[in-house]
Amino acid sequence: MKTATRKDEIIAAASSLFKEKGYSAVSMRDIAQEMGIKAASLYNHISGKQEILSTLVLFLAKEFTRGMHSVMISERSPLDKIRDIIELHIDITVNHSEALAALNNDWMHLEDQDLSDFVKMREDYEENFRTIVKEGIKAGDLKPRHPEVILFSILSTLRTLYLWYQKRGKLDVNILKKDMVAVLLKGIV
Amino acid sequence: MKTATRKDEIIAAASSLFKEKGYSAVSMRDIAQEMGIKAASLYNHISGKQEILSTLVLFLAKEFTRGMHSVMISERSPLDKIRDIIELHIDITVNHSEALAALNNDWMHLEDQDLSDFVKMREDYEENFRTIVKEGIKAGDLKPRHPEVILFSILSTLRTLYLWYQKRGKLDVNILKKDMVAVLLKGIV
DNA sequence: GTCTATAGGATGATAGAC
DNA sequence: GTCTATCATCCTATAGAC
Repeated sequence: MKTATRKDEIIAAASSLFKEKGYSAVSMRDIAQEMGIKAASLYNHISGKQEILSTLVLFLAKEFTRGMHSVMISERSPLDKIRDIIELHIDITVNHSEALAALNNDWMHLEDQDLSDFVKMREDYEENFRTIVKEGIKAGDLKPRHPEVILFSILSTLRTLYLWYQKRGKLDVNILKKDMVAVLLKGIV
Repeated sequence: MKTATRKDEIIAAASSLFKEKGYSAVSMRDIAQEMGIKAASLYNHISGKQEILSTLVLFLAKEFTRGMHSVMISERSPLDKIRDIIELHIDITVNHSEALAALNNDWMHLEDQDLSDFVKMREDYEENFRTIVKEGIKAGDLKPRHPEVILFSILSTLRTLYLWYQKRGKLDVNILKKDMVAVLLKGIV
């Protein structure tokens, strides 16, 4: 069990505030106050506000990239790959629900290399997902609908799951996975 | 044909910038620059930054409230009501795609009465939708899945449609409606 | 209706004492 | 590792000239 460093605590406090108000509306003083210290003290552990954001966002982006890579190299059917991606999102949401707001809403405030690294990872992720959807349609696993509509409707649901997960109070993860997979794949009618 | 007032132009310019960077990261100077004037000149037409946000967000919230009211008082089946709601979101997205970012991401920066008015409208909207879903399940129109999962998966897709609508370059609205309804209701498998 | 000038306060970050 | 003090800059908003 690794002990949380002071830097980890700062990032946790910041994540929570970013989720509430967004990166730009949260000041270093806000983050410090949340931890019971003064803003100047934060700079002993991090180089600045930007480092908090990039640590947070790039960590999660790499988690998704890593997960997608595992799915892509597996020998499973397109349909099973989609099931795996849904479960990947649910797992990350359950483990990092506070930090996902910044990933979704504040990535554009990254700078320079961090910004381009993030955009690349995000584009690659979507492209991999798109490929799986197209393979699924070609194989006859999926209905022959516009791939973009399928991709978007699944991904937008998964990306905003963090907003809803906490509000509904910690459903059992396995039940959530089962219901979510069913609704997204088989519809509601 | 009503001519756009200077206030309308300010709100349009601000919407576009809010979509790009979020309310808090956009300054009055940014909005003025977008219009080719100085920040101080904005105050001849609006009382402040807050008024821009509240005009924008409350206008859209009322559009959704009005649309939901029409659906609720109709005599249509629960399933047809859900179809109507999907079309309502698509219509508003097509007509106000720039402004929807603020509705989704910046409403928490509203103040006092505007904030509580907004939260009330949003809660009522979700509650009406939830009622329709439950009626649909009871009537046997919808599969007997957890209503919250159904509600969330449809609503999260519809709420983020604005992010995707412009990127994919103006699909024909009627095709979009048909495909979206099919994917959300009947699934992809 | 737009401008310049500026008030009054918040912000990110640094220096140096303890 | 945290503090106080402070700097330079940016912010929203106002006053008053044109």
